Amino acid sequence: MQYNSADIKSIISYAKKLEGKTLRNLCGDVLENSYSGKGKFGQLLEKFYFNYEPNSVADADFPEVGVELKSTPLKKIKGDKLVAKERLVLSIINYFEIVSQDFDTSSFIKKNSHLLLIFYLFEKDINALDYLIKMVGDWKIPPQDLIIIKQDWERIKSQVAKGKAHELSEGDTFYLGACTKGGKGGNYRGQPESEILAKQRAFSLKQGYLNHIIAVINNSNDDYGRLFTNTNILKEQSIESVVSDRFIPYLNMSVFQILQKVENKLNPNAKNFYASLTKLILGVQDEKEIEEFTKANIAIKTVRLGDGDIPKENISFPAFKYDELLDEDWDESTIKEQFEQKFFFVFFKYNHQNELVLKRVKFWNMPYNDLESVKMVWSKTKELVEQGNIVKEVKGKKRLTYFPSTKFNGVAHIRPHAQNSKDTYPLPTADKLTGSQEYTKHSFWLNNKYVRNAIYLSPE
DNA sequence: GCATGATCATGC
DNA sequence: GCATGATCATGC
Repeated sequence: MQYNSADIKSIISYAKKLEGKTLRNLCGDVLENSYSGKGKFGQLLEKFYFNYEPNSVADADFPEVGVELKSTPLKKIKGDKLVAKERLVLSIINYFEIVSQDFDTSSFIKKNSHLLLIFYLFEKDINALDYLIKMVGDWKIPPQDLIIIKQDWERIKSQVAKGKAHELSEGDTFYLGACTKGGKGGNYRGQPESEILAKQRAFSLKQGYLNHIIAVINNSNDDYGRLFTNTNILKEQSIESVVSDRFIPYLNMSVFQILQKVENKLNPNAKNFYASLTKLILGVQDEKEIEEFTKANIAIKTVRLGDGDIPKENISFPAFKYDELLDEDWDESTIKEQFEQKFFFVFFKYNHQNELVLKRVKFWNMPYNDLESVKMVWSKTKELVEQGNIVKEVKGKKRLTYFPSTKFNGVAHIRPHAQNSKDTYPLPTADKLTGSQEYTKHSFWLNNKYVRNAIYLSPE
């Protein structure tokens, strides 16, 4: 044994030797064929570097010191910056056990409160033995985050206790998510208060939270502005209600009046005007990110309401790539991720002077049944792309498509989202009618009437 | 007036 | 140069 498994310092210094190396560098050509798939790197690491058999017991991986070993991929984004490639998946949620547990003594806390994190750079089509290990971090959940994670855990527990384990969603919570886990078509389990089978889920740290951990490890976390200098308030109140309370003094004020009140000269024509205004009201400096929002992967959406409280526009999402659509399963899809996340909506409405007036703010995430409707839009679109069955009719400059429109179901639809009609992505199957190998970029949109009925008008 | 296709503006 | 959030334009 090259480290003392009863001594935390020994474990960490042994782990630190991984930095800048690959497993092949350190362990040589091992019997790598014994493992495969997504968890391969982690299994190789445990067996050949730390010399213990990969397991799925309830105890932490180093039980004597209560440390859990986790490896997780990084990816490069613009400017060669390294960020988390995905959420960090922790232990499976046992629906039967969680309902009778207390957070402080829960199996979640026992296993996951102290993590030894191994970050490696993921590269497609490369053997897991050759991933470059970039960072090793020792992470204990800090008290101010633990308060929020506890609220998240309680929320997951109460859903299960209500017999709604099958309706759990990652968007329900802030830092700690309940993510699906287990293969194509999903892995289903029973739950204590309902006959309905629920997808197997695991606790996970949101991608945004993991990026925060990375920033702390690298001492580069000064781009954040915090909502709470003192998180004790969260012992009595949810984040949602604290944030909503901060908007109360500004409700029914016009944008102009709000700017006067916060004594700021933001340019109302700037693209990020509403995002900046939101930060000002929340007391976060304009150039900083809202720490709690970033860590929780919360997307801010501002909506302008017209007559009848109907949003002036549908809400767009990023354009999707046609080939990616075919590659992905629903549970791992970009589209599901985008619709499942938590949103913070800021609603403005035009008054008689044609000024925008702040009417309401709301945290929201899509209910399970509606996410199923988005899935139907997704499968229909995927089917059409697969068949090359996109263009219905060419009418002068306009082309009508078979893509699901606003009438397909009440939730979401597909529309163009491009610079112009010549701004395209390649098609995996050439279009039957036009023979074209590429097509104008399209994206998913949330129907404006759905936004009114399901979000703006719905009670807290 | 609404649904749907097309495009703009900004920032990285 | 492109991704993204936002908005315009047209025809039924």
